This record gives sequence, C-alpha cells and structure tokens, in this order.
Amino acid sequence: MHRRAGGKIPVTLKDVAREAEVSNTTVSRVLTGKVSPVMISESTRQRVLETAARLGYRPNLMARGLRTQRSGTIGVLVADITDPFSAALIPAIAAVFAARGYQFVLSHAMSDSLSGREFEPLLGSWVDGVLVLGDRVLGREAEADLLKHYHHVVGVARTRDNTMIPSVNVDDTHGIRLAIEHLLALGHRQIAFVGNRLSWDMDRRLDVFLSEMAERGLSVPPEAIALGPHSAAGGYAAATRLMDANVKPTAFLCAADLLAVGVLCALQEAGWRVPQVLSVVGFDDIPQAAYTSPPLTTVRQPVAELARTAATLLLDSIEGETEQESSNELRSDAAPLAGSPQDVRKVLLTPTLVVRRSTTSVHLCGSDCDHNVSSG
Amino acid sequence: MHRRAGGKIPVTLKDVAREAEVSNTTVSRVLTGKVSPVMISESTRQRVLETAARLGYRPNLMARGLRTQRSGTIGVLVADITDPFSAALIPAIAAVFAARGYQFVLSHAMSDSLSGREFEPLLGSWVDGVLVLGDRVLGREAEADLLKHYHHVVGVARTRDNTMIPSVNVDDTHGIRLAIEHLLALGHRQIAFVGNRLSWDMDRRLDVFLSEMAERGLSVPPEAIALGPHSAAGGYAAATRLMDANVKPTAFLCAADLLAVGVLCALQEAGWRVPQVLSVVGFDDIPQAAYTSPPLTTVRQPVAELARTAATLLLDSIEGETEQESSNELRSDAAPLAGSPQDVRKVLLTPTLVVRRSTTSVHLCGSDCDHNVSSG
DNA sequence: CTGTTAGCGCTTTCAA
DNA sequence: TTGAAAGCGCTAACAG
Repeated sequence: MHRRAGGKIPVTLKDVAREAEVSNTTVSRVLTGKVSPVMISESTRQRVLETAARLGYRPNLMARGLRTQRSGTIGVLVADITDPFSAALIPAIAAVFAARGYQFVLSHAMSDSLSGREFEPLLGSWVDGVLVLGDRVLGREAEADLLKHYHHVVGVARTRDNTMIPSVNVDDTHGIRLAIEHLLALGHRQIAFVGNRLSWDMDRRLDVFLSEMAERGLSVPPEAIALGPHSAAGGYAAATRLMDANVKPTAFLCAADLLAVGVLCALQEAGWRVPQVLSVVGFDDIPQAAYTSPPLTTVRQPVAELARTAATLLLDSIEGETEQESSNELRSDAAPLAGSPQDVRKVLLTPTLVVRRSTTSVHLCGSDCDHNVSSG
Repeated sequence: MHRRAGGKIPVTLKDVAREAEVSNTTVSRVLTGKVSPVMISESTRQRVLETAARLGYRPNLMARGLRTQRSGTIGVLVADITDPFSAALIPAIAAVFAARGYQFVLSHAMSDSLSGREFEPLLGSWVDGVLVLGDRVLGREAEADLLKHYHHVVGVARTRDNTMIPSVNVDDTHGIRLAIEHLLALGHRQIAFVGNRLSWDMDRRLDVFLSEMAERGLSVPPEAIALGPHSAAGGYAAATRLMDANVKPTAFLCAADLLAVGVLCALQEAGWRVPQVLSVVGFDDIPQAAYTSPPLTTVRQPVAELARTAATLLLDSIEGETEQESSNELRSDAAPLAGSPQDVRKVLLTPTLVVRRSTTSVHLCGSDCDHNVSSG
C-alpha cells in the first residue's frame, strides 16, 4: 500500500466507484459536473456524491492535470511581495481565482535585476497562465522569453508602455494630472518630484509629470527631481537630497506612497513640518497611507478592480482557448508574437484623488516660509 | 497533436530519448541525477544532457508527481498577506524552498474567522506539506482537521501555546520583557498596552505583559489595556480609547508595529507629541517601523531566521519520511495525533530591542506633562 | 444512461 | 551500463 508524501490514506476515484458500485467513468462524470453530452440519473448521481463525501474523496489534481493538460494553477510573478501595493493586489486576485476554481503559485524574487531565468523553477511547465504584478519584474528579454513559453500572460500595474504583455493599469496621466491640479489649486507652483528608479525603464509617472507641468507653463529644474529605489528608504534619501538642493519647492509629488512614507519621515526629522512648510502627495493609496503623520493625500489606484480585471482577463483568455483551439483574444493581430507594443491590448482604469492632511494651501505658509535657512 | 493549455510545443522526455537515441529510462535517470544504484556512462550522460538542453526540455511536474506521489510543492497558509509582518516572512521562506527544489502555493484568506474549510481548495490533495503563517489563521478544530490530512505541518509566528502544530516562534516573554525594561529604565511606570484581539485566543503578549508587570510590582488597571483588530486602524481606535480613558500612562506598549502605526497617527492628531508627551514601543520591526514619525522603537523579530528555521524544519520532516517510511520527527510521542500540546515541538528564537526615536526618558516630560487637559 | 479501454508523461522494478 | 514494461489517478473517446 502506498502512502502519499504529504498525506495519510489516499482515497481514489476508484475507491469511490467500487463503494458506489458504478464505473470510474460515472464517478468522474458526476464529480466534474460535465453533464453536457451525457445525462446521469439522479439516483446514481446522489449515490456517487454521497459516497465521495462519506469517504472524504479528494481528486488528485496531478492525475487530473496530467490527463487534461491543464493544472488549474496560475503562476503569479511578483518582484517583491513586501511592497504594500503589490501585496494589496493579492487578495482580490486570489478571490477571483478561487471563485473560478483556480489556485496560484507565487513566484517571488527580491532582486530588482531579474532575468527571466529567475522564475524558471516556478514556471516549471505546468501553470495554465501567468499574471505579472508590477513594473519591477521582467525586463524586455525576459518578457519575450516568457511569452515564448506561455500563451496566456497578463500584467497588472505594469505601466511600461513598450511591454508586449497585455495588461491592466491605472491611468497614470490622469492620476498625475489630478495630483498636479490639486496642488495648483492650493497655490503651489514649485513642485518637486520623487520617483522610482527602475531598472529597465524610466519612471513613466515622471514623464507624465514633466509634460503636464510643461503644458501648464511650469518649468521643473532637474534639481527638483529625485529618483530612488522603490522603498521608504529610497524616499527618505530622495527627500534628503531635495532638501539639500538649491531649489525651494512648496510641494513634493511622490510617484508612490512607499516613497512618500520615507519622504514624510525625512521631512519631519529635518523639522520641515507637513503640510505647513511643505505639502506632500503620494500615489497608490496603500493601506498605511491613511495612518502616516500626517495622513497622506494621495492618488488612489482602484486596487481591487485592477486585480479583478486582470485576473478575469487572464482566466477568460485561458478558457477561451478551450472553445476554439487557439484564439488570440489578447492580441489584435493574428500572428503570435509578431505585434509591436501598440498592438497589445491594454486596459486603463481611472484613479481618484483622496485628500487627507499632507497638503494645504501655500498661502498658509507665512513669513517663516523661507525654510531654506533651517536646511543644512 | 496536443497543445498544452498554458504553453506552446511541449517537449517530452520521450522526445529527448528519441533524439539522443537512448531509452526513456536512461533519460530519466540522467535527469533526476539519481546515480546511486546504477551508473551511467559519461558519454551517454553528456549526450542526454546536451539533447535535453538543446530541445529545451522541461519535465512535466504533474506527471512526475503522479508517479512519485510528491508534488514538490508546499502549501503556505496565511491569514492576510497584506500584513507587513507576514509578507516579510515570505522572501526568506521562498528562498529556502527554491534552494531545495520546492515551490509553494499561497493560500490566502482575508477573513479573520477562518474555518479550515476555507483552505480546502488550495490544499487540494497534492501539497507535500503545509506551512502556517501567523496566529490569525486556523482555529483549534481547523488545525485538527489539517493535521488529519497532512503529516507535515509547521507553523511560524504562531504564538498560541495550545497549538498542536510544531512551530517556530519568537520568544514573546523575552521580547515583552525587553520592552518593559527599556521603558522602566527610562523612568516610565504607567504603561498602557495596545494589543491584538484574536478570534480564538487571547493575545499572548498581553498575558506576558501583565505577568511581567505584576512581577515588578507594577499594577496595570484594565482601562490601560486596549485591544483591537490587527491593523493600523485597530491601533488608531485603541489609542483613541486609551486617550479618553481615565488613566495617564506615560508610555504605550504595542503588541505589533502595525498597531503602533495607528497609535502614532492617533497621538499626533490629538497633539500628544511622541516621545515628549508619550513614549511608544512596538513589536515585530516591520520595514516601515524605521520610517514612522518618529521612527519606532520596537522589539525586533528575527524574521529571516524565523522563516528559514520553519521552512527547513518542514522540508526536513518531509524528506525524512522518505528514508524511514513514517518517522514522527516533529512529535515527541509515537502515536500520531495523540499528544497533548506540550508534546509538540516548539522552537523559540530570541528577539532584540531596537531603540529609535519613539521612546524617551519620562523626566524630559516637563510641567506640560499633564496632557489630560488637552484630551477631550 | 453507463461501462470499457486507452493513455497523459514520468519513474521504477525487473530483466538483460 | 541499459532497456522493456507496468502503472501512478484520472478523463475522454467510443461503444453499448
């Protein structure tokens, strides 16, 4: 008698069949619920169901997968689960997957310099599709590599626009615009930018910021821009640099809340009070953003909707293939991999501005406004 | 010709065999690297290896798993990946798993009221073992249920001492003691406690706090204790209650950094400056703890070591079974499931105190110390 | 409506 | 040192 590695007594489909006095086929048919072509008498159906439950039968997913050529498992690629925004996407994604009978395996990598190879072990040939979370994962070549292996790949929070992966994102342009207009309405004109330094790509939000500012006739000197790694430490360092620089912004616009957390910390340590001396705006609206000191005004990404949309897109794509052998639902062109980035399907969701306490009117800043005296 | 659900052209072992002009058996033997019983000529070995590489062969894990009765996959149960402390464990866990050739599937559940059933879909009969992260997951019955299905289960950050699951934890008693002694050394005598309200269990750290305080002859009135859900919001609410209460603590001890984040926010909104008016100590040392305003003094859990130890324990347990059919390495008694909680193996790691800016000597607090005038 | 049969891709006795 | 063959547990033609 066999003993499964991780379990105890394995009850197989055959056991159920014997006990219920029907064939394996019947049991299989009842349990998979595929009654389309053939019908099953209500009596046997009940008997099978009852027996399976009584025996505590759990289908062996590996056997099923081997047979059906699908695992019911999705690979989720994430650069760093420790990033609150990435983490925030998981529950909603998991919910969609669970509702549709899928599981997921999480492929995690701490390094920012990911070659596709680093994901190999996880993508060991048996996931039905891949969901890629965030920008800081998969460079161009790695991306191409991934697409070579898997038909069904969808990205979320994947801002880069030269990606070949169909993806669902927040509308960065609109988000940055919301932030800028909020600041402008409060009288701010000198706005500094704290952004992410990505490995393969510039920070898209920075581009948007620059062009939106230019469009409004506001110039942004290079010294008013500080880039750093995506972390509170990165934000802290960037803010420190900005405070030392020869610019006197009245507001900081951060490309991510995580950066803003570091910025806030650096500012308060230096004695620059927020928002009295300086206004700070974030981007993402991670859970902690509501509990910084002061609570952060930020551009909210519709996290749950983002996650749901992406997961649904991916699953639809996977299941679509079943019906018509090899549809290319996610690509507008027929030839696989032949399209240029513009041909790749993109979904854009709309962000909103949530105003908390880290921003205020620039006029509130009185005579003690020339805070550069207090800076080193 | 078959077309895999998620992939493109599947290269099978048979393909490699044909191409290399050897039998499947040989290919399998070379690739699995099990050369113990039989030797393989260096020439064929090289040929096989080369062909496999050239063809881009990737073993089908489902087929292999079906045959070997092990999936090489671990189930990781987590109450809420959104919790920074839980998230912080993942990378180290993932590293150990990857290094030993395992993957993991993450089972996520948002609800605090978890029956074991909620994990069923994930644990669909094929994981080699289960790693349980945190306290807020799996009640007693669910735990028993899990142990009924899996031999190999290990918990991390699972403080409850009535658990039947072998687990590796930080030494809470020592941690709380560190915090108390730090506060005491700074002259604090009135210490309030902000804790987690768990579903199945009291907050163990509260118990420790109470007994440690009593041991030092310090009484803690019930009004100086506030419990809430494990979130910044929970901490915020708890602090608000504490500020309104008829007690005048000079320090808050928080059972978790996440709570402390909310506490800090509530305090600063109410104008109670930290640490001038009130000192605050956290527990966990989540990444953000270094970037709160002010940076948080906290009890650091050795996250990486915790994760590594637990993952290693689990994997050793799984692989131990292979050698001697059914060892009960993790239990001190022979009869499966028969032991009482005391029999279950527990590993305790030592926490350290990291002093940042949220605590200060109580004597620094001058005449404006009677902050209760400013409280509603 | 139900059963028989074949086989997914791999590992593993057993025999050569 | 290598190969032939059986079979893990399940599903999907194809018969009946």
